[in-house]
Amino acid sequence: MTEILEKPVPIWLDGLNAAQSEAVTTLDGPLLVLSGAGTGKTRVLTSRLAELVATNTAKPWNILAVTFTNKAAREMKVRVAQLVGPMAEQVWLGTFHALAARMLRRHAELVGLKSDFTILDADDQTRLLKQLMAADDIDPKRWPARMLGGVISRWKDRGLCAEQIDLAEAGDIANGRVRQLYQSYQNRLIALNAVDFGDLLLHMLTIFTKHHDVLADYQARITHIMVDEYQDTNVAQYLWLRLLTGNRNNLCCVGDDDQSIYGWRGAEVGNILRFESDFSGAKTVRLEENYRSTGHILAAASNVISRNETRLGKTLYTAADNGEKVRVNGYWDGADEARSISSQIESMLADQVDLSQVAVLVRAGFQTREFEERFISIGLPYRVVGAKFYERSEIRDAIAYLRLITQPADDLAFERIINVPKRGLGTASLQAVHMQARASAKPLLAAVMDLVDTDELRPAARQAFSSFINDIRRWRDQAGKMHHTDLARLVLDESGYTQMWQLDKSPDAPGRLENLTELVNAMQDFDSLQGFLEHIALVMDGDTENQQGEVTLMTLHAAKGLEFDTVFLPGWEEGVFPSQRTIDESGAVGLEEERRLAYVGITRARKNLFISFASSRRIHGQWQSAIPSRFIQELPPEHIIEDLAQGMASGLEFSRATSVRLDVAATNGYGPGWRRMAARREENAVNGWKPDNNATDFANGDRVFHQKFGMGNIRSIDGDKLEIAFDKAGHKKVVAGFVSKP
DNA sequence: CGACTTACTGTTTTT
DNA sequence: CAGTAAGTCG
Repeated sequence: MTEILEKPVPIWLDGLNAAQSEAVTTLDGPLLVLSGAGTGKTRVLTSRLAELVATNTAKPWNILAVTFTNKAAREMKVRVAQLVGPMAEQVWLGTFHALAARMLRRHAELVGLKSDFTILDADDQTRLLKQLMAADDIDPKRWPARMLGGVISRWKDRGLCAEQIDLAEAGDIANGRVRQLYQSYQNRLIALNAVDFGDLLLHMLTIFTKHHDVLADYQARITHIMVDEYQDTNVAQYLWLRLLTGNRNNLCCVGDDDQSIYGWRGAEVGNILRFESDFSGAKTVRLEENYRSTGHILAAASNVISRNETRLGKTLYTAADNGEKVRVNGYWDGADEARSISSQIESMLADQVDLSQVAVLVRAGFQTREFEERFISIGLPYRVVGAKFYERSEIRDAIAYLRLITQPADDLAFERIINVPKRGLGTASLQAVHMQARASAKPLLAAVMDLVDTDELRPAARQAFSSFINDIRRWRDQAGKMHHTDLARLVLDESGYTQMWQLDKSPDAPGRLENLTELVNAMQDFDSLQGFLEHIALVMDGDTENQQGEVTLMTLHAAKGLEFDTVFLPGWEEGVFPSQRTIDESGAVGLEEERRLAYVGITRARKNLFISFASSRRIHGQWQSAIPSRFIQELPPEHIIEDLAQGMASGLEFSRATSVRLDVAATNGYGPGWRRMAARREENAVNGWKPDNNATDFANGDRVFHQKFGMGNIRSIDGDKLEIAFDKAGHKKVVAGFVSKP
């Protein structure tokens, strides 16, 4: 404190702009910080936390700081520690789920759990539901377990328990039996002493509303709350925050409605849009000065996002130069696009550009493959973000062994590994175990222990089970005596799991063995097996460190919060991006979310931005032609260059192709001209408008014009592809949209 | 019981 | 196309 009096401006306030400074020094009452992309959000968040502590407005242990990702939590922890020292350790800082888990462990018995409950992930959840559906006779073909799991999770996101589900709302999902399924799923979880991600918050809501003393205790302890990425909060998280805030209302939420891209996962943009009316006397601070991107890039982003209706509205500006214009390239097909982008990156390498400052951002995970193949073939170093380490089957198997050792009642772990590696135990033997378990109301492992002393089982199965439980007993015994990394090695070895992969001839077997080694290494960072298991349940991010000299390849979703000097945004085609499925499912609302995704993508770039599309692309093995994304037309012309040199499709061809196609649509009764189209686009999207891509306007022998190849005669028509004999360029296969009748 | 074959079905996924 | 999931045969 004395240090602060001596120095007029403490380091965390130094160099803040007016808006940032206002956000940092407004310590009491509800505060909404609307922070556009690249406006120094993390800086504000950490500085404000430091300010709270330094001014003694709150003790570190009176502050709750919530993030969504472990990465954000970690970063904040480090930066706050730099500002205020070891006191940072005392702050309640973590993800929603980690903090809720911490609280729930303390009060688990209030909802019928034990404090050492297991946290299930989506995969466990699906497997559990499958079992319950089989018992309930719900057709898994008509109603996939994954989908029903999604339905239940969305309810949990909204803070709804099974009893609270409106039967009308459940509708005919699973023949009107979802609510019942939700209920039995919940019962099963309690019996397993397990929770899923949604439960972490939902159980806390139950506890807070039913046990006022518990809530009062937290309210007394926590005087100030800060929330990062508020636009991504769901209803349950909102309620949780509201209850904890109490009537103190010292709640500071930081977020950007324009970057809300998780609506499909239950996030409620409404939370941020409603903040001012939700919390009376709320103050709103807008951070609008962007420190990341050049003028052209920022202008492109602003223009695109301005088309959204539902937004609070911000105007980003920058003191930086305009920089390079945004490049928009058109390509023949996906391979062409990948080839061109790869060689552009390759040439950057020659200019000593650090490839870790280059990213290719795609709409969906499968789109990375085309680039990977190309990168491999030209030897360009890259890394794909998203292949989740802890979701790989070998890792999950290994963890299941450890889970079963620490949690004998973990039936899901038991089922996962009972016959992995093969122990000759099939459906018949397992059915007997299940029957015994149900009859005696014991976990599967305990049921096996009962059965091996009887003659219920075939001798072979009896033998296999018997040796399995002996292994488990022995390992559990060892668990207390040896370091958990040694235990893991021992278990993998003695179970025959390692050997199983060593004997496996498939090409990915060596990689899996490597992953297992990596898993054991990762365990060293934890002081107990328990701690490690908690970590993998909640901290699903593997090694995200950006190595020097590697191009980053990832989805737009995964890129949120990151920045790169150079960004490539390929695949900007109708149906791909914006995704047809989102539009079909969520109409205009979905389209706005897609547009926010475009905004997120554009604003990842610091200096160079390349947006591209291909006129035909193979999707699910089927060639499909596409028109450029509507988002391309939303880019301000004065800030972009339609690059003639890069692609086979020139800028002229691009506009020609677009207008040809839109005219085709117009003749189908969708209104003339693309400007009017733009006005109708949302509506059309909702109605499932699809561009007419067939070559129906053409016939064999037609005289046609192509921008690049000139005049020619159509030789044959294959769907949307035309084979044309050009006067000068010879025989070529082209896409119908790129030619016109003269 | 397990290896093999055939049919189906495809986003995004902070925890 | 490619990965999975269920179905069939030895």
